[in-house]
This record gives sequence, structure tokens and C-alpha cells, in this order.
Amino acid sequence: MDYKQLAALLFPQVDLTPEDLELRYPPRPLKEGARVTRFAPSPTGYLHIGGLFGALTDVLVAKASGGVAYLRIEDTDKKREIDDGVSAILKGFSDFDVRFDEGVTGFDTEKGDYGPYTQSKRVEIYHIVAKALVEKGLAYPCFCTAQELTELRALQETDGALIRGYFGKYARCRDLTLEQIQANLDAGKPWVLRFRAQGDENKRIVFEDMIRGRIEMPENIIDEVLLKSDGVPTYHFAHVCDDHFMRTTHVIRGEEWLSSVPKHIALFKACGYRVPKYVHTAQVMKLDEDTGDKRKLSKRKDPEAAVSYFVEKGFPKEALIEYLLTLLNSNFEDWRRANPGADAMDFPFNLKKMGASGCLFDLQKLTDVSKNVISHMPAEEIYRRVAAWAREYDPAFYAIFTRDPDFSTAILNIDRQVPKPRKDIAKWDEVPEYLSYFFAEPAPDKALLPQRVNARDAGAILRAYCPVYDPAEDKDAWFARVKSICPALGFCPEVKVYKKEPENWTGHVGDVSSVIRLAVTGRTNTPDLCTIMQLLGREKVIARMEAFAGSLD
RNA sequence: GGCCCGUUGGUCAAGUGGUUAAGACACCGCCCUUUCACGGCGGUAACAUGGGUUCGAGUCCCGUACGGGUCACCA
Repeated sequence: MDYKQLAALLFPQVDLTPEDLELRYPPRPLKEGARVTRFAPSPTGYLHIGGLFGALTDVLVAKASGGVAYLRIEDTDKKREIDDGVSAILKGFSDFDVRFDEGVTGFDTEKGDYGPYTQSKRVEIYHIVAKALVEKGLAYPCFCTAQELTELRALQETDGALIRGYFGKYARCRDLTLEQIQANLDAGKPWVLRFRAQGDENKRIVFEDMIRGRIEMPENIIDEVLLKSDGVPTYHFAHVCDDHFMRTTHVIRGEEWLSSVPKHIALFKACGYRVPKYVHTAQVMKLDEDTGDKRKLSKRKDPEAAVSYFVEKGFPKEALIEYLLTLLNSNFEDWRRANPGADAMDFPFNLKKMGASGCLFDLQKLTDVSKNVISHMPAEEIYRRVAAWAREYDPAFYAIFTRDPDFSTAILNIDRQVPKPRKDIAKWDEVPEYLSYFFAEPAPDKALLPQRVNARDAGAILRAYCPVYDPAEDKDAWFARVKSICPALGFCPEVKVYKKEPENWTGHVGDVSSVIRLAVTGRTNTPDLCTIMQLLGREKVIARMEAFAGSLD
């Protein structure tokens, strides 16, 4: 067989060689040890949590080594592609401030010298490499129909073949003569290009995964499809061509690819390319409420699989990133404690610290992380974020919240400018309820009165307090004022004194302030009451207290 | 089914032949406290399992179980 002739027959329009591509995409001028990574999603739907997880790894690994992380779009399957798939992915990344150094940046836009970064625009490249492979006798056209392939699988089933796929005696087109190929081509039969596998099923291939260590598998013997009948490459072939010519040093991808590595190494070797380092990351899982089992986070079943879920709920973007980092690298939390104010993107990411087993997405932990993140934000920042969130997801609240920005900011500032700020808020969608009593008249429920205080005493407390309340007083004076009305009502001004001899009193100052709190806010617990009352203003406070007192009669 | 990966408290995890088996979240208790938070202190709770190797095994080897992945002209 004259492979040169076959190659010319198959790819008459290709006149460049892989050497031309080597010139076009020279090795990157990076310093020793710099890592080039890529995130390579298919535009088949929204960006999901696993994607963010992977992309974060790519970006941090590159950043920590002074390398390059790029975004490549793998759109070789037009059947699964959705219309705005690329923008959905880009939107997800911009929502969380994940930035790539190069690659696709928008619809039909990109930056970087190793493009195009969209696979559908790279067919010329794949065909050049494919042609060279044919010339070397390492690839051949296959004319088997889908029907024939199904029959082949059935045959392997009855044969009890341990390995399934297109290989050995099942590979009918592997040894077609040039004349047969010519005849098929002339007859207009569609064909795919297959790899002519050189592996031996009895030999083992050893490779190193940077997370899992040394892995040993049988050599690849499958004649994998390289180019589909429409001339578009399969993942396997595109991976080899792209990661070689884009000069990727570290291929970081989900563990579902682990079993394809022998295939990929065989392909790299066949092309004469250096095999990149492989890093197969564990999947993000969740606990299924129904079965109680740990399972892969599913795009279909789990709304929180989409990163947009967290945007809608109003988790600050930093919180999700921060949380993901705790899953990604076991020493992140230590680093964070040592560098409280540092940008998460400056975390010295270490691949060795990545876990090999799938982790459960823990909403409680995310909530805790988020509360911490928010507790460190200035009130102005929170105001801005809540407003931005509400404009999108809660227009009614947006209207009242932004009516008086200074007022809203002041509310958010209660108990905030202290060394250990409160951690009441985990996500923005909690804010409307959290602040409700500032914007609407509360309806205090007398069932919420402290246990020791009956309705009559509560009324007496409010009536005694109204005339002496002075909004100009600071916190200490305010509390002293509350204490001052206690004795006459049978309440002890000092909690400690009360606790020693509870029988001498109806209750203590805590009960008294609880009644005031309930009247003013409708709540049994709030941040600092004195400040709340100041912000509300004397008129409102008195009106609320009188209204509640009246309702108790 | 073949091949491969994984398995330390409820969760995330440290751990690379000798540790009282860290830490974080959650939970519980105490303290602080005008409420609630915050904070502080303390507590419950783990090496899937059976064999080896070794003076000694969470750590190395083999088997078993369980979970996951993969076996497409999908990625």
C-alpha cells in the first residue's frame, strides 16, 4: 500500500504539513516550570459547578507557576450544542471573576497567539495532522455504516470478547486495498478516519497522573475514530492536536477521562508529539435526599449544579470561589487563616494537595464561608451588592431598599464596625426578610413575649418607657434609661442580682428590653436595639410601642 | 462483564512505617451577654473489611465488599 497516495486521495485539499504548524505555533516563550493549562468545555448548556471547579484549578495552577491558562471551546458535536452555549459559559465565568489569560473571550472573539480557540474553526489543522498520519500508515478510512457497527458489537457480544470496539478481526476496513478504498470513495460512500492502533493487548502502558500517581493499564488496541464522516475530529484527536499546538503542558480534566489515557498517549506518540502531564480530578458529588447515597452532581436533577443557582440565591461570588477552593486544595483554609485579606487568586495552588476521591458539595459549609466573607464587607459594599442582586431577582424589594441608600447602608452597618462583626447574612436573598421591620410596620405577636412577662406587664413597660425614651442618647445611656424604669415595674435592673434571688422580682432588665424589641421590631432577636431605634426615628418607635401596648389591653 | 479509580468522624479533610489519628463545617455543653448573633472554652464522633510484610501499618502488598468512571462517528 502506498500511504502517500492514500493520503493524497483522502485529503486532496491539504497542502500544508505538521511542520508548517510547528512553525505557526512555536513553543511558548515561558520560563522554566511555567505551566500551560486549559479549560475546554462543550457549549452544551449552562456552566455547572464541576466546570467552575475545573476552571479554577486550571487558572490557579497556571497562575501559581507563572504560566498561561486558556479557554478553548470544544464544539465538535453539533447535535448536542445549544445556541448560546458559549455565552452561557462566559457569563458563568464573568459572574465569578474567573479570568483566563487567553482563548475565547466572546461570541466570535478571542485573544492569544495559539488560536483559533474554537475547535470548529480548526478543521484545517486536524486535517493536516490526519493526512500526515495516513502517510505514515497510522490512520485509514473506514466505510462501515452505523448498522454494520451495531452488528459488530452484537457479534462481539456472542463471541464473548472481553474487549469491545473496532480492532483486530472486527476491524474490517483496516486492511482495505487502495483499489477498494478508491472504489468506495468513487461510490460516494461516507467514511471516517480511524487510527491504526499499534498496541498489544497483552502489554501494559504505565503513566503518571499527578493526583493518582503511577497508573498501569493495558495498551490501546482500538482503532478509534479520529475524524467523523463530516470531517470534524472526535474529542480524542482534537485533544491531541490542540493540546500539542496550543502547547499545553498540563491537561487537567475530570476523572471520566482516565480510562482514555492509553488511547491518548498512543495518539501523541503516533503523531510524534510529547505527551503532556495528566491531572484527573475527582468529581463533585452530592447526597441524594431520596436514596441517601453519594452521587455525581447532576445537571438534570440538581438545580445547584448550575453556577447560576448561586447567583440567583445571592451568594457573593467570592464565597463560592472560597468554598470551592477549600474543596480543591486541602491547605487552602490554613492559607486563608494566615492571609485573611489576600485575593483568593493569589493562593499558591498545589496539585499534590488535591484529593483523589469525589467530594460532597456541602451547602452548610458554603453558608458558613459565605457568612464570613460577608461579615468582612463594609456596609457600603453590601448595600451595592444587595441592590444589584435585588434589581435582578427581587424588584419589589429593590424599590424600597434603594429609596434611601444612606438609610439602607446605615441599617447594614449596625454592629458591623467592630472587631468581630455579626454573621447574620449568608446570601442576599435573606436580606429582605432580615430587614423587613425597617421598611414595613411589624405585627408583634404577644405569644412572643418573654415567659416571665404577661400582657398587662408588657403594656405597663411600654407605657412607662415611651415618655422617657430619648433618641439622642447613646448606647450606654439608652440602656441605663431602660434600667431606670425597671424597679417601679417589679423588674430587676441587674441580671446578676436577679439570678441570685429571682423570687424577689417579676423578671429582669433583659425581659424589659425584650418587650421593647418585640414592640419595635416584631422580633425576639435583633442586632443592637438602641441603634435600630435611632435609625427608625422617635416618631415611628413611639407609634409602634403605643400600638403594641394598645393591642395588649 | 472487561479495564481503571476511589474508601480516615455526619461532611470537607491532615496524615507518605512509630502521632494521645490535626484542623474546619455541622451538632451538643459551658462561659460572655439586655435578645439573637459574634467570640472564648470544652465535648460526642473516624482509619470499609479480611489476610499478609514488619519489632511496629491509617500509611506497603494481596484478596473481598461498597461507591464511582469507562467500554459511541458525545465530550
